[in-house]
Amino acid sequence: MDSSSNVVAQLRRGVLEHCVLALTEHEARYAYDLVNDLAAAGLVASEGTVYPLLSRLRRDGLVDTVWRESPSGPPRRYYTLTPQGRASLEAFRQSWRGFRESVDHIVDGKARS
Amino acid sequence: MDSSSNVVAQLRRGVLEHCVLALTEHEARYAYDLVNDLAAAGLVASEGTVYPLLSRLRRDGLVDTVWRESPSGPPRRYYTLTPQGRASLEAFRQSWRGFRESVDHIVDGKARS
DNA sequence: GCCGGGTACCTTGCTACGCAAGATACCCGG
DNA sequence: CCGGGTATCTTGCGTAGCAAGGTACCCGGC
Repeated sequence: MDSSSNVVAQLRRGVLEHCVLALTEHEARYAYDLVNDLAAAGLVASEGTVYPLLSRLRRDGLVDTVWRESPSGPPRRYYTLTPQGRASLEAFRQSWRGFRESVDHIVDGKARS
Repeated sequence: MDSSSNVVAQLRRGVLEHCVLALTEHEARYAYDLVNDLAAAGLVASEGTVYPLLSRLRRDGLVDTVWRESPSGPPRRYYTLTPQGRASLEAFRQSWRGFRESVDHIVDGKARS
């Protein structure tokens, strides 16, 4: 019943998900903007990935949203972390380190005790 | 046509795949054994993940296989890297570094210039 | 006036992955 | 002869990522 094992299991899946949470940690962000950041980092290919992801986060109560006017263009939906989202992000930070080190270890050929 | 971009795109998907390649780099391995290593590293949950993965690798010409007797139990199918598999692993090592740093950067809140 | 392109939202349909569960079979010891 | 460890592989489910398409706002150029 290692509570972190589930997180690790989802890690391969949910890296992107938690990157989004991290990006919204300190300020409200909107999707189009997030896509640009994630694309610049090479982590995402298209909007078709991010919008459904944000819907899931909202459905699961990890983010809240508000509509705001845009200075130029249609209104934007801004995303902010809920306490639950914050907790999830914190758990991810722990799991990510373990995951990263496992992959480093294996890929660098230091496995096989 | 950045040839590495495709690898990065598949990275979220294929971490496990390339971990398997890395594990077979220096010696022939069999699936049951690989599952144990990967499970110990927290990277995989069950055999149902690894066997189809190995089939894919074989189908795509990244590994070769041979059957060998087991000292105790049914015969084992051993996997070894092909030159193509070796190249794929090498490409992954590059991509993994970039990916890892992107995630680190975002998760540690150093994004948003 | 309208038309194209940037901004911004979201959905649909496809492919494929990870996993739990189950099937099969070898070998050994009790 | 039967259960458990070793070892292979398959089936079926849920769901993620992506390309592509759809809608609509706003602005500047023609």
